[in-house]
Amino acid sequence: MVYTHYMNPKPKPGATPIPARRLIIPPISPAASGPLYQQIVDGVKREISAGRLEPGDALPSFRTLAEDLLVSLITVKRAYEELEREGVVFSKQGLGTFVSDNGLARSREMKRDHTEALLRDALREGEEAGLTPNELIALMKQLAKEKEG
Amino acid sequence: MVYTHYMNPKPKPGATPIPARRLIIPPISPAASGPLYQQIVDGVKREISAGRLEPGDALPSFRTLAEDLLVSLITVKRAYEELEREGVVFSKQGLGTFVSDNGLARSREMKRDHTEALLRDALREGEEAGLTPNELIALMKQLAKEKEG
DNA sequence: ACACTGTATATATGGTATATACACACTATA
DNA sequence: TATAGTGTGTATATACCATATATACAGTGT
Repeated sequence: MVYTHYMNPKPKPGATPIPARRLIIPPISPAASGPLYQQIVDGVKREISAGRLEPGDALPSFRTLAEDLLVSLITVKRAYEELEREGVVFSKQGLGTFVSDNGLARSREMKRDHTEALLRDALREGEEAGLTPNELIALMKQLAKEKEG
Repeated sequence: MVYTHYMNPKPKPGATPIPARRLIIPPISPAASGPLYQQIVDGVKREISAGRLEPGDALPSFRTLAEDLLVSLITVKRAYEELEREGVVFSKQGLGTFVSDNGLARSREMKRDHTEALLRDALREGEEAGLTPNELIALMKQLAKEKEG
């Protein structure tokens, strides 16, 4: 696990310094499947979906996250650009990058769509492997149980 | 759909010419997800899993398949190499490429493993989307039903 | 010799990741 | 109220690797 932190963008004047929250982004690795920037995109979406990053919150700066994840600044930029295209975050030069108002909804919608796509793929692939839909559902229940325990 | 054909490698002498069987390989497209050679790999595995290609059968030649799919000979070669690494087929220079004895078993095993991996991904992604395992199973049943009808 | 098979080398293109230099926004302070 | 400083995001040029290709080469059977 790699832990990164970020500060709120505009601390109220006079208020005690806002303690750095922790943004958990899972193991970023060139060995893992998918490009580095995509792993960052997915990680940020997960933090938002889980509610650990709320609309209006600042994401870590390009440089901070790049240092923490041991990747280049450009790679973080690319990830944030992708998130911006998807309407999950927005960037302001000189200020930072922030979660959009509808960032939570978008993240969850996209994850739900992705889930459905994965299930469709599994149905097709399972059928080609000679498994019936019922066998597939049974397999899924088993995997779910394993995950719980 | 793109249809390709192949001839049996060694027609019995004097026998009537063996009618070309049809090897159905699904739409190979640069637009589809995944590299062209991977789409060919998956297509061949599906033909084998479905029993339309049996152990000992000859696959289409590099050039034949390349022409039919409108890709280069090298791309077909790469796909066949991948299949050979996986033990699904084997190639003999000057002769052709053939389905291995255990090609059917291997294809199905790999597809089954892939199916399981997809289900695991769906479970994780669904959880992050805020879906419970039960909701996921219900979604899966629904998708299966849609696929039937 | 011929017509088929697979093989090998060199090349082009695009995606991914990088280093370096640039531009904007806030803030402390002279 | 200027202005230097330190943080932010931005843009350009470069390196590397995966993917796909054209062309020429080598083996097999008739």
